[in-house]
Amino acid sequence: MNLSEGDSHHLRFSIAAVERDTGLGKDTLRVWERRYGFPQPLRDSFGERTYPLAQVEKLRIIKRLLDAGYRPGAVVALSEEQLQAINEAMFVGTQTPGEVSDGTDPVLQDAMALLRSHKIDGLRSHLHQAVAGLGVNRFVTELVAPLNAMVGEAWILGEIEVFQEHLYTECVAGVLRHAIHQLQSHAPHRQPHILLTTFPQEDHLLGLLMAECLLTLQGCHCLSMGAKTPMGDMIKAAAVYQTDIVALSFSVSQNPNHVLDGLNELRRLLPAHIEIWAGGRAPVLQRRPPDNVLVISDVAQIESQVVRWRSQRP
Amino acid sequence: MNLSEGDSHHLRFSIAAVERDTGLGKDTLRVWERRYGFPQPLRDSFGERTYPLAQVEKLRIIKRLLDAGYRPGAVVALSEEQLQAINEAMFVGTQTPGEVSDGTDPVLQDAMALLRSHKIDGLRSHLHQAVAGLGVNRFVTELVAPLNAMVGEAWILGEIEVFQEHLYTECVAGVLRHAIHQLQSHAPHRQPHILLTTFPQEDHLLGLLMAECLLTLQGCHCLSMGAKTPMGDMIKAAAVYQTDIVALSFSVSQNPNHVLDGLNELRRLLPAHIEIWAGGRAPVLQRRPPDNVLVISDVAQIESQVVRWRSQRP
DNA sequence: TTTATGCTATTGTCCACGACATATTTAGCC
DNA sequence: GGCTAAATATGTCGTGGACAATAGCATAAA
Repeated sequence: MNLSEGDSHHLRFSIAAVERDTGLGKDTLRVWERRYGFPQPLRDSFGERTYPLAQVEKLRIIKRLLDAGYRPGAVVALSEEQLQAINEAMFVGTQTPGEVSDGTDPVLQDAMALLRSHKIDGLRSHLHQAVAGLGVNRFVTELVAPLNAMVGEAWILGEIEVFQEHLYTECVAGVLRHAIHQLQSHAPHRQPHILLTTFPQEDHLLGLLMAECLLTLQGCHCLSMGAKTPMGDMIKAAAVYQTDIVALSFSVSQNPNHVLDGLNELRRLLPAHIEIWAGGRAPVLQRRPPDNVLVISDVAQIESQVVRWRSQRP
Repeated sequence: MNLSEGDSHHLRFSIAAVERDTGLGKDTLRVWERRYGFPQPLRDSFGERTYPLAQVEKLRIIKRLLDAGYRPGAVVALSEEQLQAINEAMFVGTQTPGEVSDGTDPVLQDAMALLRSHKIDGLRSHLHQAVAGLGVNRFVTELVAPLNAMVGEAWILGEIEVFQEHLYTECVAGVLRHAIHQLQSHAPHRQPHILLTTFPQEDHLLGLLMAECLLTLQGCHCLSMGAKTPMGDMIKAAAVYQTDIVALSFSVSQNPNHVLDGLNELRRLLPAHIEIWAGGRAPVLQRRPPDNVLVISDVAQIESQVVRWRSQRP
């Protein structure tokens, strides 16, 4: 049934596979088909939907536009050319957000070049060298953060393979963990106590590791639970470890409603004196920030927020 | 316990929240209600299901039993007491596996005690100390491997919470990664080149890290892609990085057929000169070992297999 | 006793379509 | 223009039915 996971053989995907690959729910996929006429999957011999690769890729582009604020009715029924045109217009639009880096930083360029040319060992030592040279703070904010964005973009544009993205993630994660370990053995542990994790749907750990790095640098006592913690266990852990802050990370592709529902639920179940910090690139955090949750839109804010927290608790 | 009217008023969960917290799909929850009469959620004013906390917790216990091999028809309709009885019966059954360690090693006992008493920092330094004292090889084979088994068993029995298992995993992973990093900077990289990863369904990384540790100790050139690599990308990566061996890890709860199908598929698509090593606790690997795939039933075999490989390739 | 084979019950996931709460846009008005 | 109210758009939930994949079991063969 769900044999076609992405093999280059048949290039057909079941609705569950498409949900996994695009982040669009099964219900949503079916209702779009009903309302907008797209996607229009073929049917296998059992009458079940099978999505050709082309439609899945188109759905990916659409998902990206939705994340950027477009509405389904405006983009789902468009042709591939029209989508591509919007995509490029948007790319131009987001190219100059006036952020720190425009991608011309040679250290960034070198890292990307190493990744593209499959020199993972070179990338690893390059990054280790950068930690030593820049210091942890600048390494995370000025190198890893923009590099993540560049890799993500290159992946969207199909310039790098999935396996390169995997290797990149492992490589950066290793360097970050090493930095955290170094910091832990040196810096004294002080307040606040911070619990770091992600919701059960969220796989990506890099954002969490970046946060842990910067928080540990500030002398915070960090406890990382890894990804995919059930909410009930976050609450139990927060109680047992007398946590002051629960920090969560959300990647771009997260379902907006799940993010908001989850955060509201967590806020309801967690004692009021425990703060919730939500970071990551999920657009919904900016667009509709939930009440009583601190949204960290940029890793650089972490430092000032720690200062703020400490000034509020004597 | 605290299931008074006032409490239960606040502790109601939507079907989406239950899916998130238990990992049971919406369709599954509805069909269980239809077939087995449990769960039996209340309805809110819009006619939508609202699950009381008690039912969510019971669902969690059931999920644990399912992961341990029980089938829904046998446990979903049972009462809380009956579930508890099964839990304890299961304990008696698995008490005498006659394995390497009977759990009396004081280092193991100390580690478990630290985990149980929520002393994660203590556990971390305990483990770091153990690496230094035992050496990497004995640390992995004699401490981490049996400790994993003990934690897994304690989790099945409900003696430790999910969040403790998460924290344990993070903690051990950190120590292992640190050890790998140390080894990488000292030992020279030689053949074989090994690619480490898991299939897309597999989340657990600990087995992979243990393998990477021991392989790096043998001077192998390891490249870890993290978990959940699509098969097509394994093949591309193996080609690009001129891999000699692809090493995969499988945890207990993996679907046996998916494991076998995946391994056969991979064997077909990979050039014959690249070996496939499959390790982990998935029982199917022992019961029906696939052709032309090397099954590593115990981490201790890794060393001799590396020796064997090197003796075959001059 | 063990190993293969076919039968049966179980179980998760899919399908269709309708309903509706909520978010967003548009229209109307000061 | 700024603000409220109606209209529209959109995701999720509900019901019930269907069925392929899986596991359990019994029977036959080695």
